[in-house]
Amino acid sequence: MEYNFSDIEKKWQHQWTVDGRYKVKTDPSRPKYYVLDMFPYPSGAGLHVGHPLGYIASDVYARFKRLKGFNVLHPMGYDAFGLPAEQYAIDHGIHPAVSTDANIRSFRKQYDNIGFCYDWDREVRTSDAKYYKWTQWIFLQLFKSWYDRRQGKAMPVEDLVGIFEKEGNLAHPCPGNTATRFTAAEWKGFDHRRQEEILMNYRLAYCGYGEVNWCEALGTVLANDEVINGVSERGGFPVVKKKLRQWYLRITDYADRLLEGLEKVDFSDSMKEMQSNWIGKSFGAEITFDVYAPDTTPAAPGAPPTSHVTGFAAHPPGDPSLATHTTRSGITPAPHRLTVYTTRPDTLFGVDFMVVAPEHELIEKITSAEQHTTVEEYIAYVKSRSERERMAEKKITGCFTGAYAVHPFTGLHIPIWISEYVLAGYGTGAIMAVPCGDERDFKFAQYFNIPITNIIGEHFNGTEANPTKEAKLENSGFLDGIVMKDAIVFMIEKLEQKGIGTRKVNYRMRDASFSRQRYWGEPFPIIWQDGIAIPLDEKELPLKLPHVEKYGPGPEGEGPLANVPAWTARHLETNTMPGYAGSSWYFLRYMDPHNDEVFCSRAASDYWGQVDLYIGGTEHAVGHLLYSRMWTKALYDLGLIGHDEPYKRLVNQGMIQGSSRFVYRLELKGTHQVEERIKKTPVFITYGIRNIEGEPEFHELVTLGVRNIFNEPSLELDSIAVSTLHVDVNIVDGSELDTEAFKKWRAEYANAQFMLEDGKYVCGTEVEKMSKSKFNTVNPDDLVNRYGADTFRMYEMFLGPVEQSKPWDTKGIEGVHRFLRKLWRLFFDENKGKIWTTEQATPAELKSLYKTIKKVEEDTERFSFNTGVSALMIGVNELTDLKCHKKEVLEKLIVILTPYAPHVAEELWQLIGNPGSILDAPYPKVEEKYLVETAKNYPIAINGKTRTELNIALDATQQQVEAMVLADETVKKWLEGNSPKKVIYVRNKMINVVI
RNA sequence: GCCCGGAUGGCGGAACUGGUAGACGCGUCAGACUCAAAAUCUGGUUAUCGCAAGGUAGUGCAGGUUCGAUUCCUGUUCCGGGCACCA
Repeated sequence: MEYNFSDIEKKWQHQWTVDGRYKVKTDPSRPKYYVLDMFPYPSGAGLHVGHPLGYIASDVYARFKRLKGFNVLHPMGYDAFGLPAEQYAIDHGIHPAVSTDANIRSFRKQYDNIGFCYDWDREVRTSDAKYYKWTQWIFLQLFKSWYDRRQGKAMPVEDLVGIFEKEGNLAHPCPGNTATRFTAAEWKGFDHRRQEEILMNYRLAYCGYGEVNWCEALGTVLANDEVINGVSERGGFPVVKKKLRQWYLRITDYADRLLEGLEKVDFSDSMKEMQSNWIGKSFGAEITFDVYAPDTTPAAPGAPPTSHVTGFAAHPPGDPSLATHTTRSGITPAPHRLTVYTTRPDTLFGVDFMVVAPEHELIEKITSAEQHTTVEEYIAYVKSRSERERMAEKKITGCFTGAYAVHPFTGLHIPIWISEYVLAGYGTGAIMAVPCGDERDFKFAQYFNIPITNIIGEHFNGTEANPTKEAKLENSGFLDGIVMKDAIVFMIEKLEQKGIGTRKVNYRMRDASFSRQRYWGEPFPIIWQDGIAIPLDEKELPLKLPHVEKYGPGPEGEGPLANVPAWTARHLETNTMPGYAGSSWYFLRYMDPHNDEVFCSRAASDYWGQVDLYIGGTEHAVGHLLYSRMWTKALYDLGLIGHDEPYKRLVNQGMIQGSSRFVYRLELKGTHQVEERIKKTPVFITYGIRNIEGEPEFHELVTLGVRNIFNEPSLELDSIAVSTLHVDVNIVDGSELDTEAFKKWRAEYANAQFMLEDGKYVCGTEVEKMSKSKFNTVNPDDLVNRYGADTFRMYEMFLGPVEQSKPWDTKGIEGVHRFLRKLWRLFFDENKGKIWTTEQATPAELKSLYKTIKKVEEDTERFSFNTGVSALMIGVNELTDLKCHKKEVLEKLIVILTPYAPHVAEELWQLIGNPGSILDAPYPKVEEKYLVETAKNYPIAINGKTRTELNIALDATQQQVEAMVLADETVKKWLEGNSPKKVIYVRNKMINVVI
C-alpha cells in the first residue's frame, strides 16, 4: 500500500467540507482563540510560493490550538475594493465587480489545494453591500462623534452641542482651528450654517479644505502612507500637493493612545518602532518672538534715515550681517509675532537666525520693500519644484525677508529667513536656527554666510554642528554653566514666567485623508445641502454603489460618481472611501458575519475579543495597522465593543525571495556570416566559461567552441561579448540547465547551442525578489501536484523561521516528502501491506515518542515551526530505527503531526481504525516517567580540566549530583585545602567543579 | 545621515534563561540492493594533521568579563529592513 497523497488529499478536503468540520460557533462555555490572517487584495496575478507562507503558519497554529481544546476562529475574506481593479477596468473595460469576482475565484481555487481550515461560512468581502453597509455605518458613527480631550475619548457630537449651548467652546478648543473661540451666547447667535461649520471641525470623520497628495495619473488623492518618495505606492506615479476639499479621519487625536497602546500589545520591536516613528511624538516648547518689520512700502527718495529705532540692543562686535542691516533706514517697530517650535529651548542663546516655511502667513506682512522682489522670486521658485525634486536634490536654498525677531533675553535682533527646509505642516512652520547645534541650521548658516554663535565651547569645532545635550552652556546668560539637558526644563519655566513660551508636544502624524476621487470604493452616506453635510438616515444603508460604464474622473477633481445623474440629483457625496476603510474593522465582522441588525453583536465581540494572533506582512505597519487600531479605539469609546486594541499579538512573516538563474548568451562580432548564424543559432556558454571572461584563455576557448558548433575550423572572432539573461527557474535543476526544456521555452532558442562544463550547462545564480519578470517564481500548484499539499505545507514551514526572509529552493522539498513516505512506511509496507500492530510499546519506544511530543508541542506553541518539523523527522527516524510499528505509539505521533500535515494524518488515523476525525482528537499528554534516563559515566573536571569519571543517573537533580560529586573520594582529595565555588552539571557532557 | 535587525559548514538553518557548536534537511562522497537505472537503505561529510586512537583551530573582525561565550559587554566591518529636511 503506497502513500497516494493526491487521492488522500482530495478525499479529505472534500470530506471535511461536507462534514462542516471547520464551522465555528460562538460558544461561551469553551475557551476561545482567534487566529487571523491579513486578508488578501484579490489581484489578477497568480500566486507564487511566497504568498501562502503566512497562511500556512496561521493554519498550523489554528489547528494546533484546536487540538489543544480551544474554540478557534480562523476566518478568511477579501479586501476587494481598491485602485488596481479600477485601473484594470479603465484599461480593459471590464467592470471591477466582474474582475474582482473572477480573481477571488482563482484565489480560492489555488488556496483550497493547500488544505486550509478556514470557516468559509464567515467569509467577508469589503465590496459586498452587506459588508460595506456597516463600513458606512461606522463612518457615520465617526462623523457623529468628536474627541473630548479632557476625557481622552470619543463622545457623541450631540453632547458637544449641549456644551456649546452652556459654555461655548472655551474649555474645548477647536482642533481644526484654534483661533475659533466663542461663548455660549455667541454660539446661539451663529446661524445654522456657521454652527455646522464649527461642528465639522470637531468631528472624528470630517470634511476639510486642505493640502493633499494629489496623484494626477490616478486621478485621486492619497494618504501619506500611500506616497513613497514623492510617488504613488501603487504605480509609482508622481504626486503633487494640491488644495482640495477632502474627508479626513482625526487620527491625530488618538496619537497618544496609539502610542500607549503599543505597550500592551505583542508586536515586534521594529513594528512598534515604525509605528511610533510615524506618530513622531516630540517634546519641546513653543516660543514667541516679537518681530520688528521694516517699512513694507519703499521709502521716498531722499527721505532722512529714521533713527527712532528702540529696543535694539547693541550688536556684538564683528557681526557684519546685523551691522549692515541695522544701519539701513526704514525700520519701524511693527506689532507682529513669530512663534516657533523647538525641542531644544536650552539653545535659545545660540539662535543666529529664524527660518519660516515658504507658505508661512507672516511673510507677506513682514517682508521689507527692499527684499520684496527677492522673496517673491524665491517663493515662485519653491512652488515650481515638485515634492520629488525637493527630496531628491536637498539643495540649500532660502532668502532673507528683511525683518528681524527680537531675542527675548538679549534683545539682539535675529534675521528672519525663508527656506523650504522648514515645513509648513509641522510645528508652527517656523524655527529658531541654532547652527552650532543643528546640522541643517549649520549648513544653512555656512551657505549664506551667517555668523555663528557658539554656546557649547569646545564641543563645537566650527566645522560641524554638534547636537549634544551633555555640554555645559556658555554664552547663554542665566543658563551659563548648566548642562544642556537640565537647562531645557529650566528655560521652559523661565519662558512660561515671562509669558512668551509654553511647553508643547508635537506629532509628525497628520490626520488621515479619507476620500478618493474614484469609483471602486464605499460611497459616503452623506448628502450635501447648501454646503452642509447631512448624514444619510441609517435606515437607508447600505448606500449602494451605482453601476457605471465609464470610470473616468468627474469634473473639477471630483470622482466618477459625479458623472452619475441619479447620484448628483440627490446631492450625494461623489468621493468614495479609501482602500483601508473596509480593512479597518473586518476582524470584527468575522465574529458575526451575517448579522443584519448590527455590525457585530456585543455578545460575539465580547466572546471573541481581541485577535489573539494576527499574521501578515510588514508593509501595513503605518497604514492598515494604525487605522484599524484607531477604529477599534473609537468603537470602544462609543461603547460598541469591549476592547480597545484589535490585535493581541502580531507576527510578520518574512518574504520568500526568488532564487534567480542566469544563462549567458554570446554576442559575437566577426564576419557578417558569423553574426547571421548566431542569430539563427544562439550560443550559450556555461557559468564556468563566462566566469573566466577577461582571462586570456577565454577568447581561445570560446573561439574553439564556436568553431566546433558551426563546424568551421578556420573561423575567427573579432570580439566576444556576453549578455546575461534570466532563465525560468523551473527548467533548472539546482544550477544545471535542462537544455532540452530550454529550447522549448522560447521559440527563438529552439536551435540553441551550448558550451558546457563537465557535460553540464551550469547557470549563474542570485537571490532577488520573487517576480514574474525575473522568471524566478515557483507556482505552489505545481508543487502540490507533484508532492502533495502536506509536503508543501511542511516544507514551507521547514524553510526557516516564519518571521525571517529567505530564498526559495525547491530542491529541499524532497527531504520533507521522504519524511512523509517514511512515516507511511511505519504503518504500511509496499509488499506486506498493513504492518502496524496493537502490541504493547516498549519503554524505549515510548521514550522516543514522548521526547518527540514534548519538543513538537513546545516548538509549535512558540511558533518555531521549522524546528517543530525537524523534531517530527527525528521522531520518525528513531521509530524507524527501533522498528516500531505499534498503534499505541503511532496514533499519538500522527496527532502531533496533524497541524502540519492534516490530510495524511487523518487518513492514517482512519486506517488504523480510530473513530471520528483526527481534527477533534485530544493533543497527547507527555508521560514524563518515560523520559527518565539511565545512568551514565560522567567525566568530572576541575576548572574545566578532566580528571575522572563518575556514574550518575541522567535524571538526577542538580543537588543530587553535587552531593555525589563532593562525596567522591577522588574529588575530596582534589579539594583538600580548597572549597568548591560551584559544581556545574552539564547534561550528557561533564561535571565541572570550580575552585 | 538616523533608527532597528542580522552575520554559524558547499547551501537553508539548529543550539530554550552563558554549559563545552553545526540538530534537521538539501547537496556531496562511499557502500548495499539491481543486468542497469530509479526508488530505498547504511555510513562519512567544518577545516587541518594523523593509517589510526587522537590532536589543533573554529560561530564576520579586534578586544573584554567568566572555570566556561554563537549567547553578555566595548569597538569595528559588511549585509538586510525602516525613516529620511519633523526643528
